Amino acid sequence: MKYNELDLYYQFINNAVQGVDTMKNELETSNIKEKFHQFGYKYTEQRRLILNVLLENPDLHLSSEDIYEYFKMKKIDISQSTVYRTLIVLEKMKIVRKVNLDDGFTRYELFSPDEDHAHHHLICTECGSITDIKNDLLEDLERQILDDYDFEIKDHCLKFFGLCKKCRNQK
Amino acid sequence: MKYNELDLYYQFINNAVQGVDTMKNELETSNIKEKFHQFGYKYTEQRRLILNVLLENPDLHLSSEDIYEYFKMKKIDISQSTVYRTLIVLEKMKIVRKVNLDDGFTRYELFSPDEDHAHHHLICTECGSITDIKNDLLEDLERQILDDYDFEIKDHCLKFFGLCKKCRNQK
DNA sequence: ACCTTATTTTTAATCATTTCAAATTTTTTG
DNA sequence: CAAAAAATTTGAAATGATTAAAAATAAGGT
Repeated sequence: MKYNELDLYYQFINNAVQGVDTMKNELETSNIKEKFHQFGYKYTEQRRLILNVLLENPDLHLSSEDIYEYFKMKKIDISQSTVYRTLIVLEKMKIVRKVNLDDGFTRYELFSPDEDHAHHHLICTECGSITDIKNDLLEDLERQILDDYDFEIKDHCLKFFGLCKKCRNQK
Repeated sequence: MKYNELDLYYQFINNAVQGVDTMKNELETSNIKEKFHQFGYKYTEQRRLILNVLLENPDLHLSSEDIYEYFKMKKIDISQSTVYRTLIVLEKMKIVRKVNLDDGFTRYELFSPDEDHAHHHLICTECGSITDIKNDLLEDLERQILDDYDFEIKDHCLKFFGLCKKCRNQK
């Protein structure tokens, strides 16, 4: 297993140290259990652990592999396929959303209920840092596309590649 | 080998029938050969054939697999690895550009020298059709990101998912 | 507690892509 | 033009992320 050049993994380790023991975020444990049941899923210990890592690291864009490696480091036994399948379950429950950061991994981020569309990402090609952009700013463009192409937009995906503040200053 | 649900392959077959015998586009044969040499590459028959398929189908977003299957159908012997490696060569020569249409394949499109940034794509989630959007319309947003985040944008990737004209009318 | 059903685990399979060694072709050079 | 050097192609095997399958285990309802 190789980590990508983005060093996301180490960023992750440093941030997620207490990732499995607390439960913050607007979702509370009882609600979560109920939410699983609403979708016809069981709220298992593995799913709780995986969801917690995600909730504890809202700024990271973790891959299945990242999460699996984290548990391995923590000596918590969860199989790879469970992580994969749980992420799919969480996606169906609209708790997480897939993000493609063009690094060969399927990554996930928490789904913010206040955004109807996916938010954008700034990807630094130098250090690999990822920054979320919350404001949409695409309404005009989307209206124009409906007018010009008769295309009804349901969702979008916008990534910017370039140099982040830090890397610009180091030049 | 399975084709994706987008049916790009059949679209491709229907469009590319004379894909290997003619040479149009602004690049002429002699120029192309020279361009390969400028980059230190040899202009082989296989590379000529592959490039021609791309030039003949400027509106398709072909994968390595698509091109390989096309040759197979045409009884032209070119190995899969040659197609893969040639596409990488063509990318380095800035003749094609990678496009990720989120269907699990690495696809390529002709690089238009008149566009400094990648153009956008409309992806119909119903029929899988892909439409290129040539106008950029992102300048304002990019200026704002430079101001707000101190992020220097080099390139971008914008995809819209939704319903195309045809599929909208069929509802 | 028991029974049904979903979930986890482990292992093996898949699928796109890459790599490798050997064979072939292209370009260079004598 | 022929031979050597270098790049390319080939076909097969390897890789790496992801998925599937069967057996073992755990949840939730009665």
